[in-house]
Amino acid sequence: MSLKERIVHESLKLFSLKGFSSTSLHDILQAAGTSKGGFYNHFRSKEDLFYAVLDEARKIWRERNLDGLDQVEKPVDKVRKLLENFRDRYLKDSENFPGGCVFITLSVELNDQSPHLSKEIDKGFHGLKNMIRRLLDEGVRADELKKDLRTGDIAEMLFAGMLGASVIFGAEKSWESLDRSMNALIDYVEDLRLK
Amino acid sequence: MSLKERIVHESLKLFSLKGFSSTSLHDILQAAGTSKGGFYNHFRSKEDLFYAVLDEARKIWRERNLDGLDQVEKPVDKVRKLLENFRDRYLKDSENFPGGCVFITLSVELNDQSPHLSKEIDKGFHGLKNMIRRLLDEGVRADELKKDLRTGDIAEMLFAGMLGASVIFGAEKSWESLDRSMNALIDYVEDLRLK
DNA sequence: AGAGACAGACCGACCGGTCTGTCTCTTGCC
DNA sequence: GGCAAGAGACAGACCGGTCGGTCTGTCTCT
Repeated sequence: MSLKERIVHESLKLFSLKGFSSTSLHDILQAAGTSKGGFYNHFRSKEDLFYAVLDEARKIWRERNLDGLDQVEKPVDKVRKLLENFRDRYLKDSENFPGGCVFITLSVELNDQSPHLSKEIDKGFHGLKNMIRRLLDEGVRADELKKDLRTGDIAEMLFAGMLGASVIFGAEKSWESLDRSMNALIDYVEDLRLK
Repeated sequence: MSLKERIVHESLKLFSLKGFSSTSLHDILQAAGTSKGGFYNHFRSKEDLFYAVLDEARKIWRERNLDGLDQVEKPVDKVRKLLENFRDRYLKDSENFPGGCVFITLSVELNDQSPHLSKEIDKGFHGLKNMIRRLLDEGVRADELKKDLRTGDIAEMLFAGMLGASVIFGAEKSWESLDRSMNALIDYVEDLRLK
């Protein structure tokens, strides 16, 4: 792994633990085993690193959460699979996200502090929310789900549940609450099916 | 309002916006219209202020969220009222929490950074979670809710939904997503009733 | 010999915290 | 009532440490 990749990798872990502004260059240099010279040879600034880390985090997010989704046919099964991936393959990845979902850490920290940075993160939030809603709508159209569902509200709630589970997981670092709330969420989706 | 109260009040707002460590003494002094001397005359340290702000935040939390709960009889109605209070009376209080729920901001920021501070916050999380579960259990015993519910999982999910809605609200500063997800959560609780 | 990769001294800005000085308001003595 | 003495409230200069960022020097590889 090149120095640049090592810096991004270690920064991702540190950001998920402490956030962006509370992670000092010194922390990063120490974790990556390099110095100012090594860092600024690859990045123009700390903010430049932010975008590189964000790209890497998005890549990992997709790898973990979208895995196997295209092998599932029914839209509703896709939603279920997404929730399961989120629970089993994403949040429990303590190699890349020892502090829990890095997007939440960064969003909460930066929202009122560096709006231009946090907007980048919130984009992804909207993307996921819309994806869930689209799948639900497809499920309704395909007669898999009850007809009169307010899919927008439900997508919003599922997304909120995922975020909340992440926050709790970050706080407790235990899988129990995570499994419980995600399972209840999955049960909820199952109950939406047309029986 | 005394200077001490003013400092706590302004700090609460700033903490909800930027968190603890990213809010500098300078920010606080400027918002409260005072100086170092004025501050350290009332507080031993910034951490001392943290606890004072936390106490105040808890007081406001109870005022907003528990209001009217004792005037409702049925346990399930209490859960519903709690969710409504959280949506209408708590999160929309932009006077005290312009950046959204301060507990979340602080918990996310401090969890891996100042564990001794974040533990104080997580206590409240557990309290709320247990309260919801207790109400659900009472609802089951009183034949208001279906018999075979996994109340622990459901409480966990409701709590996660509340947290997630707060995170989204903090990010978007719009009532739409908040109302949608909280309404879906309330509908969910209604569907648990024994019909 | 030249270029890219990296180490580390150095810079100004800002951090939380201390300390001294000033101003005001209460208290006790005549 | 008049007034000195003391105490609490606050302002702001100042301190050591840390921040992100720059710059120079060195070492290696072409």
